Amino acid sequence: MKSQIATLVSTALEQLAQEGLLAADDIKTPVVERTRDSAHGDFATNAALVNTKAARMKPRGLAEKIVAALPESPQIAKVEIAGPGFINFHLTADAYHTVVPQIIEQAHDYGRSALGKGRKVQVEFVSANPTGPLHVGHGRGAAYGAVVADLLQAVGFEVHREYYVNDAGRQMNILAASVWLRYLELAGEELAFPVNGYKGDYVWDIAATLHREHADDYRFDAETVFRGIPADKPAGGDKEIHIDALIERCKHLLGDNRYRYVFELALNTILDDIRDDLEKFGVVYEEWFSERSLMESGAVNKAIERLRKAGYLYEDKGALWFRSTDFGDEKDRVVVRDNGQMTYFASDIAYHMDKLERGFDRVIDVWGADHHGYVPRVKAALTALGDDASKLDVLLVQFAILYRGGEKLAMSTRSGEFVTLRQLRKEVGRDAARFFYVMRKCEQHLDFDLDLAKSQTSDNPVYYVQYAHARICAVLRQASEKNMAIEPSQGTRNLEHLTEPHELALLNNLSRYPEIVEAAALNEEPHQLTHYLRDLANDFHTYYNAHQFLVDDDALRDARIKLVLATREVLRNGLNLIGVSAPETM
RNA sequence: GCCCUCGUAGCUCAGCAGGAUAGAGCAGCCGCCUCCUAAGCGGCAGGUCGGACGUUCGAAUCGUCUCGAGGGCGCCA
Repeated sequence: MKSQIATLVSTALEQLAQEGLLAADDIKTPVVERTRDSAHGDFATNAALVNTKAARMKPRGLAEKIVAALPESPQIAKVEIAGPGFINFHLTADAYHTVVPQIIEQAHDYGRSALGKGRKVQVEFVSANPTGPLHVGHGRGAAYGAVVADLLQAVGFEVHREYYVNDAGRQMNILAASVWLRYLELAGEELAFPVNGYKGDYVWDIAATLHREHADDYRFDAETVFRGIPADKPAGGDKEIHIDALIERCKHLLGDNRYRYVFELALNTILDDIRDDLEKFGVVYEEWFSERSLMESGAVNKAIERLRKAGYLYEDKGALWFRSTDFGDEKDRVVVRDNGQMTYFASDIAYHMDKLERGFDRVIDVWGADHHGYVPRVKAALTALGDDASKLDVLLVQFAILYRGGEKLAMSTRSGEFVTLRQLRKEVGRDAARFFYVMRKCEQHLDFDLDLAKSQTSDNPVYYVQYAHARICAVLRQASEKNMAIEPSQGTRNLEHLTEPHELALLNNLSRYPEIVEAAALNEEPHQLTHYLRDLANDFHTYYNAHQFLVDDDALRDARIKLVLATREVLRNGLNLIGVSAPETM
């Protein structure tokens, strides 16, 4: 409807240009938008305001000319000029009604479109290090990324969801060493666990598995393990040096095969846990992409070679640097450390190069906001490689702060005292968690009120929207109990009976849905959808309270049932897009 | 110090490719169940859109400055 009106307006402008009233090359594209106030009709355009200069006329005068030049349309009942020169369009009742059969016919496809023309988009999100369970911060990235991906898919992009598994870095070695040390403790050794080691309970669990399956096969006495190792922080040493030495000792004592085994056991256990966690959260991926595979395939070396050939690498203090300042970064960055190890950044360059080589038209990374300083260097690397960095879009997600009883929940990753995503799901449920996580735009800090998320009242937006859906289902059940036909008539038949203001408001809102999905997808803003759903649910609840649906008048009842069926469809589609269930009873 | 994000009603937030009297939900006050789920609905009250200057027919929206909150500035990931 919106685009139809836009076409009418631009036709009128073109005609005025032909008549010489407007300077053709000066015409500005007007905005056609929904009016905020129904007194202003259904749609409005600022065509006259925007083109006063091109016409050298006052806005209202130009508006009159535009209105006179508008082609006829059966959908439009009235056109008015208002305010400083807005042109307001009032739709016919019939134009309102057509949305109902459209929704019923398109069913779960209503709101979907082919806007993306099948272009390939990759969405990479969560990608948390597999060194422990996901916490509530990851949860927001998971919910947000999943909805953005689903939205893009809904508007016709071919979406590839991907989790980048950091299975190659130093952190993984620290994890493996941590598991082994816990194993030694389980086997009866007494030792001082390193400050920098992973201390969560899950480390004990993995160690227990190792101990159960291999008894003392991996055991060495504590003295052998710690002999000659530089002191840890509590003993006045450096915790980094201490843990690195322990890793080397661990590799040395266990040998390649056994070390590899511990490493893999830890990695796989945690990865399985993460995968299971996300799946239960309704988040699934097309691909889990291994960082190690980039190392093993030589992709990282290839990327470094390309940068070297392009002349953007230099050596300094024994390390290899990338001259990212050539591309606007604040300082140059190390890609190979003086100890010969690749930095995380090196594999990230290779990874992003690989993404573009795979032929995605667009690549979206969802990162925690604390990584924002990282964006310029990755873009710099892509530009240096001769790739189009504008294909990469990094969406930064702020932290979620949990509140319980009005109090902020203290969380520190250091001590291992963080609320996991699993705990959150268990406490508030998947639906509430998914909804709350995407209620705010991503760059906004999120205050997550656990009590509200659990409350079964209208204060809770999740229940509010779901309840609207359940209520409709209840109405339909009532209808069949009363032996009323819930198989509605075809097309727009009987819909002329929908004349109440509440009905028109609901119809109008239903017709907005495709525009909302489109805007939410293109702007990567799921919150637009949650706001819309709340609004739609409100229209429905208001209507429900004001009018009886299952009336004796057959034609009116038929019309209302159709309207309510259409509403249910849109509620269901919208909830589905944000990964929230649409219950039939509550 | 430099960079990024955010300052809108008591609280949590929409609105921001400039547009018609700034919106919602909580919380507060007042009403509504002989009627399809009151997990609901209606009404009232509540704002110098952090501040200043500028751009223009018009600024919460754009620009500069300023104040305040958070985050980032490793041969960590």
